[in-house]
Amino acid sequence: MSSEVPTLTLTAIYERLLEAYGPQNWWPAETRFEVMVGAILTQSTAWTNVEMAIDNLKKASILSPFGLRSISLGILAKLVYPSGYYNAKAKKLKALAGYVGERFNDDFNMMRIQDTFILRSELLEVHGIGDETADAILLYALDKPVFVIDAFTRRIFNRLGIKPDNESYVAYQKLFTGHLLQDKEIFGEYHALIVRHAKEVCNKLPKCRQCFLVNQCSTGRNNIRN
DNA sequence: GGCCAGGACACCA
DNA sequence: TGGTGTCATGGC
Repeated sequence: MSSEVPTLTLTAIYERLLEAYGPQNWWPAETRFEVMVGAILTQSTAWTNVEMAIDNLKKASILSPFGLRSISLGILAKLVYPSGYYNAKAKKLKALAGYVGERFNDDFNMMRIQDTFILRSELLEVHGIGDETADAILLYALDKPVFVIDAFTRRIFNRLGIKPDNESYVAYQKLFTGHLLQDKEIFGEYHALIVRHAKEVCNKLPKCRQCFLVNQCSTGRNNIRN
């Protein structure tokens, strides 16, 4: 925990967010693999763009590990074009599909029962999968109780004066997992609520100043010029 | 027309 | 090991 003792505990903040916005029911997807694909496509990209790309993959009937392995890199890039970084993301999707096939024979039940730590290590070896994407896959696609740390989380909790001494990804993650019930439902909902709160309040200057967490918000907005 | 969005990688000092 | 540039579209 931060050297400063936070006025609001992490659980209390979660309860306030849940009360304000209600359950977010993440991740919006029909299959585990769709969650994984979405986790890659949404890297530094608005979800509305990701939806268009996923819709293209569905219409082309290739939203499966086998489907992504079967299609050419060039065509795949065109299909994910709306999500931006389309050449890079096409390669990443190929890498993901290759890993799932080689390691688990496209069997997500097999994948799901693997040890979380080992699975995370393997995911990080896959091209295009970093800490955040690996944890999003573990949590939302594979039901593993891991907490996803993103830029919103760092920004919001820094303002609240809650941050680990070591501001690495893992340090932030330990901060949350160490102060919350080890429940995948809570972890999944909390991360979704943080994103919702960032979109609705933190990214809009007037609303930010009237935020229901404002009493604990030490610095105000730091990503929009006054 | 500029800024931002549910990051990760390659390269360099 | 840490900092910086690159990848890129769509909505506001």
